[in-house]
Amino acid sequence: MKNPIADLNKIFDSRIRLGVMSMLVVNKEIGFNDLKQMLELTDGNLASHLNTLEQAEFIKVHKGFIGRKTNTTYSITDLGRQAFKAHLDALEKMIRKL
Amino acid sequence: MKNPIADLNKIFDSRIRLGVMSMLVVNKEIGFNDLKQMLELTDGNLASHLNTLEQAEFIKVHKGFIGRKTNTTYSITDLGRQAFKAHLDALEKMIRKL
DNA sequence: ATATTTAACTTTGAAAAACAAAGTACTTTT
DNA sequence: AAAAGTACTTTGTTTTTCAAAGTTAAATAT
Repeated sequence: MKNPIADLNKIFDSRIRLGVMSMLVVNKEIGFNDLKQMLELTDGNLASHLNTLEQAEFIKVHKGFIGRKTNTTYSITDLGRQAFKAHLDALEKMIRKL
Repeated sequence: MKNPIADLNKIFDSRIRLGVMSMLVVNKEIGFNDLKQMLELTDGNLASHLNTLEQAEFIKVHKGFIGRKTNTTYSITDLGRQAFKAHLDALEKMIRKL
C-alpha cells in the first residue's frame, strides 16, 4: 500500500480555498463581493486566501469597472484547473473504496 | 446560491484525519504502526490526530496483544462512518459541476 | 462642499492547529 | 544487562487561520 494522502495538494487543505476553486471552475469570473458573501467571510480573510491562490498562479485577478465603480473579479488559470483536478483525482482515488 | 463549504466537516479539513478515515472505512481494524507508516507520520503527530478523532467518537481504540506484545488498533464507529459519508457527500455536491 | 458609504484591500495581532523532538512506561528481544 | 519496540504524553516551536482595524480611492447622499 502507498500513502493515500501524498498526492493531495496542500493548498487545497483549506476549505475556503477549496470553495473558491469549486466556484471558479464553473464560473469564468466571480467578483470579490460575491465570493465574500457566498463563503461568508470577512474581506481580510478572503483577500488573504485569494492571495495564496494567486501566488500559486491558480487564479488571476481582473481589475475593472462597473460603470465608474471599481470591480475586481477572479478567474481560474489553466494551471489552477489542472492542479484542482489533480487534487480531486487524488481525493477520489483515496475514497473510491466506498 | 448557497455557501458551498458550509456542510464540510471541520474535523476532516485535515488531510491526515481524512487519510485515517479513508483507511478505516475499508479496513475494520488498523494498527497504530500501520497508520504511522502508511501516512508517514511521527508518533506524536499521529497520536494527536487519532485523539481528535476519538474525542469526536469517530473512531475507537482497541488495546490488545499480538502474542505477548502490546498492540493497539483503531476502528471506525457508526457515527464516524456517518460523518465521513456526510462530508464526502458535501464535497461531491460542491464539485459535481466538473 | 462635506460627510458617509462602498470596494478592495493591507497590516497587526491573537488564537488555533500542526508538528517534531524528547521523555515515559512497559515489554521483548539480544 | 543492554538495546529496541510500542504507544503514547509533554513541551515548545512553527505555521496557519482569522478578525478587526486601518487605508485608499471613488461614489453617493445631504
